[in-house]
Amino acid sequence: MSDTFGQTVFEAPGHDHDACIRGALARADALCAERGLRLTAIRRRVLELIWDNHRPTKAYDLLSAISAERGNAAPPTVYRALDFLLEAGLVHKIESLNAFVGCDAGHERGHPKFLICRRCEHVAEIPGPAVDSAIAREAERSGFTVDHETIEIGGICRRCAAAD
Amino acid sequence: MSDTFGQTVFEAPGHDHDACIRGALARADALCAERGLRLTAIRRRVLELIWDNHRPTKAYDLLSAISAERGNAAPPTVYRALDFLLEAGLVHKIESLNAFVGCDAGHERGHPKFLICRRCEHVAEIPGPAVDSAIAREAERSGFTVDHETIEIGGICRRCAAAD
DNA sequence: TGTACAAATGTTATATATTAACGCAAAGCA
DNA sequence: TGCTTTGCGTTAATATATAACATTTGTACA
Ligand SMILES: [Zn+2]
Ligand SMILES: [Zn+2]
Ligand SMILES: [Zn+2]
Ligand SMILES: [Zn+2]
Repeated sequence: MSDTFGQTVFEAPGHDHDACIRGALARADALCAERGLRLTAIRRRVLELIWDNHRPTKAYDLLSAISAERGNAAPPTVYRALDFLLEAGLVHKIESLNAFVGCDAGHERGHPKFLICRRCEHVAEIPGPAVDSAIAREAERSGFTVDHETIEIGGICRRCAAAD
Repeated sequence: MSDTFGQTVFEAPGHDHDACIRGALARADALCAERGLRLTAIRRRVLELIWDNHRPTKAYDLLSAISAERGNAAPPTVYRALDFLLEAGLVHKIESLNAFVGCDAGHERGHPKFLICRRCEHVAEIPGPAVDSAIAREAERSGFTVDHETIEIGGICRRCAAAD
């Protein structure tokens, strides 16, 4: 489970990614149990594939993987699983990449906001209400009622900058 | 030309849209002349079609229009014009809609940020540095260097809210 | 003015992304 | 058990975007 404050928005150097995936799936199991949602085999496997790394995953890469495993899989197979996972808040779509990332933030009140490193392609969510608040203030000036935010910040993460 | 402050981020009631388009094209002509860029007939026409209203325009709608006018036009015709216009900063892509809008903001220092009404589909740019600053602060906490922002806020504009 | 090079466009084909529609099967419920 | 909902398999279509190569147009310069 990632920290939500400080310097470890991106994974820390000693990141135990196996545990990271297990945690994400456990949280998904718990959340679905709690809400009476059915995390079926396909849906769970798609979620696991998305958590395979911290990079955005493309629908057709998921399709290839699922197809290789099960023999039969078509676009609807993966898009339906994605719809479910998006609806449940277990994954997010990165619009600027047409790709999907796992969500570990549990941002009930806020909207997801991403930092995306264009070198290593890792993605992290921006925590906290500061950005949402700034946007809310600007929207209010125009009498605009916000109900969805797509915020995807591209750049270079600390580790990639250090690796020059 | 839209105001960049106050309540007229979206077009005001008396908005003279013919003048609005003429202004946008005149600014494009001037900018291209100044930078030695070639605003060819196709590019200029695509820009004009995009400015036809304040809604995001889809590439294939542009293609239909161009194709109807000239007889010959294929996807590269319009995508190449869009590449040029994007590069020149004359239009922006709305990633969450796969569509394009004209830019009138001239935000040299900042990044484009959009309010998108899901009822009337009109789009306005959020002016000023407040949102960028909030994002810069959050990025800095993670040691992240920002070089691009995709900020697309969906909701209901004042006029649509008033028209209930 | 003619030629040489680069930029822009035409053209065909393909890659990538997403959804529609329909029928069957499994799961949940009375 | 029978009924109903939900999920899934399958086929096809639609939507979005790019690759590759030929041809034309514009521009610079001998
Ligand atoms: Zn991890
Ligand atoms: Zn990085
Ligand atoms: Zn206008
Ligand atoms: Zn509106």
